Amino acid sequence: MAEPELGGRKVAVLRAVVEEYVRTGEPVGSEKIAEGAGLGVSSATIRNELAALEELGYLSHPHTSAGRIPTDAGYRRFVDSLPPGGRIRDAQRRAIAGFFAETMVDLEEVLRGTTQLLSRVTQYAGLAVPPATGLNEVVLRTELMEVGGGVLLLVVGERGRVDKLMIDRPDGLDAEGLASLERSLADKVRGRDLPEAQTETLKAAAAASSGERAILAAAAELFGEMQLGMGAQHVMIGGVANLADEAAHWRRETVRRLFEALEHESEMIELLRDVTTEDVNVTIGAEHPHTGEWEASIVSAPFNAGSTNIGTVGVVGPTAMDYVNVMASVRAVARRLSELATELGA
Amino acid sequence: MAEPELGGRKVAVLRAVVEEYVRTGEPVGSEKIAEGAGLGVSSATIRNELAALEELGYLSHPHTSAGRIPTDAGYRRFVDSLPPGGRIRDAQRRAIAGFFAETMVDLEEVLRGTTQLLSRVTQYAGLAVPPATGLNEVVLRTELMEVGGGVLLLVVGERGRVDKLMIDRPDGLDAEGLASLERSLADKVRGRDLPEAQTETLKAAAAASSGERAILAAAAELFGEMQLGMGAQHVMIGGVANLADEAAHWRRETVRRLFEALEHESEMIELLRDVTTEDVNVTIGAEHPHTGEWEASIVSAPFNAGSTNIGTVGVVGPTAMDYVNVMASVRAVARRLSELATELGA
DNA sequence: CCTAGCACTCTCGGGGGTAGACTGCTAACC
DNA sequence: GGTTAGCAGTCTACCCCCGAGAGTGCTAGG
Repeated sequence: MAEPELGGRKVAVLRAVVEEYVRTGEPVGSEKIAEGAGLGVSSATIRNELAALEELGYLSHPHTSAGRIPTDAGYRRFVDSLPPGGRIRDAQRRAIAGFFAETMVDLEEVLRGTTQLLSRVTQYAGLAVPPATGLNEVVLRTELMEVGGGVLLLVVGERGRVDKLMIDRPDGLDAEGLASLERSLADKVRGRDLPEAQTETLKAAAAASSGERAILAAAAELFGEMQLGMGAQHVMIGGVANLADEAAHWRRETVRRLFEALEHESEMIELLRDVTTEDVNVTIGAEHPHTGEWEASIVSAPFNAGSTNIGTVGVVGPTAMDYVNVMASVRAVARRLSELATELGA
Repeated sequence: MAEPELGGRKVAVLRAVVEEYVRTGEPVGSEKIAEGAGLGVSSATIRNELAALEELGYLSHPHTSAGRIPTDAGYRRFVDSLPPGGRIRDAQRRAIAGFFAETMVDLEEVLRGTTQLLSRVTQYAGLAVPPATGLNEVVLRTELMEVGGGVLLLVVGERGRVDKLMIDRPDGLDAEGLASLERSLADKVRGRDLPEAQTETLKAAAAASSGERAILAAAAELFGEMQLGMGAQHVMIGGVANLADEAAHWRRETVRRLFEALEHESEMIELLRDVTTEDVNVTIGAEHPHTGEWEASIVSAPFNAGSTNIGTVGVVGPTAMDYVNVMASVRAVARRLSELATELGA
């Protein structure tokens, strides 16, 4: 269903409610808005507007004699009404600029720092996901070596990414055989992208002797995992302590669920992968089952190397979040990351 | 100062208070102990004992008409009075056995699972630290390759551990030079343990041209970090959500500090490294500045490969922790890990 | 050394009453 | 018609009070 057209003043009132509520954490009354948000009307008029906004589902009432609180739909409306590409505050701008002024080479490390940066700048928790797909990663080198009781497979990607996998030592494969297998594997996959590497390896596995087959199958699996960005890759999280503060306002069970999810990476990945736009993406409370369960919102933005999306950064916080600040910060960070990644990847 | 000798009954009373308080979370009165903990004495006698224990600093009083609560010193005394090598409960024993029955090859993965296992079994958060020192790790292979805009240094240890480091590309070093540097580095360090590798590399750096020197210096640093177990290694944490539940009883600022520390790995490493005994080690609240600040306790135990210590596992929880269960679980897990690591490392 | 008994202390929880915060409505006004 | 002032109505949050209950410490007697 299409969004109902709102009078300009309704939008202004909604905005005032959201901003005030986020700032103070307390229900907002008509009086406060009338005096605060320079619309030249009396509190009685505001009351009419508030009643209408509540009717539309954008606001709610904890009880008769309390002020209004935005609903999830209200936050959504608020966010959508924001001017595109809003301004970032000076303090955050400087913090972000400062962070990216340091020289860094390893993208993994940069992202780890980014989560801390975002949490510091927004007061919520920062998130980062490395490449959603490794489709464009090219295999630079593969190594196969005996280690301890097994065989260690090492794959180095063109961008400095290293993935490893331990494989049980198959019977009937001596050092000689291992070395020759290493050479033939390297010949097959070097310089290829991950899907190619995977199919090549599978093909080779089908034709190989049983001892070699186990190893090649495992290798193919690793290439597959690398594509999915799983395995060694994970969601990085920084500044959880900020959420612990926030936790006082949440219901108990809610907090537990949120922290469990933060630990269980696949759920987070799912949420952060849902990025459709090229710009900042906001998921508010009940808009997604997960965030609904946590009474939380997620603001995220993809970043690119050249023109291909290689990852996502974001922030989790309460639905009563300072969206303006968070969106601007996430956008700024994603932009800087894109510059950096493009430079690194070039 | 030496611990004062306690009558056997005092110990029994202290134990009863601790157990009851941990179980219920509420101050314990003399009546409850008199009837509960089959000492054949009246509550009046217990009251005398309680007063004495309080005098000694093992118990405290929230207010006049409340029961007693153990102090940190009380928990310590309780723990020290425990019979060595206590019994583990059946449920936990089975859970642990089940976990180690799965076949696993990569120690890193095992440890990650271990943190989850410990948190599940104890209801607190599980910790694991890979090798505290890599003194006995032997360098199996080194690789030096161009990646993106820099140079990637890769070191593979004999036990399957892989460390990497990105280095800025020094001027005046072409692909040729890099390849020869790689060969000479490999010759110098292969088969050596980490301290040797570090000194050899430093020696080579001193004698090398300026371009090579930067890389060799970085390599030496990496060997150093590997010894300290820092760099790529980190503390693994599982089951933080369990602490979030506990958090309701804690002061606000306390929770924040704890979560911050969990994120900042160096603090945790410091705590887990302090393991002096070969058996389970317990740090209770104010016994250490960190745990004091969090009003938390840590139970940890080292595990070995052969006869050398290669890491630590543990649990963080409130000082009012079920020490008996936690200690038994941590001990059991450490023992299993030692078996596994010995097998893998052999 | 132990125990029964008792006076004393302090918290916790419920009841009741009030101040205050908002609302919603109505009637007048522009 | 939209806007406003005014006002009655409603509901919460808070304070105070009080009594029940829990648990102690002490004393006197076994």
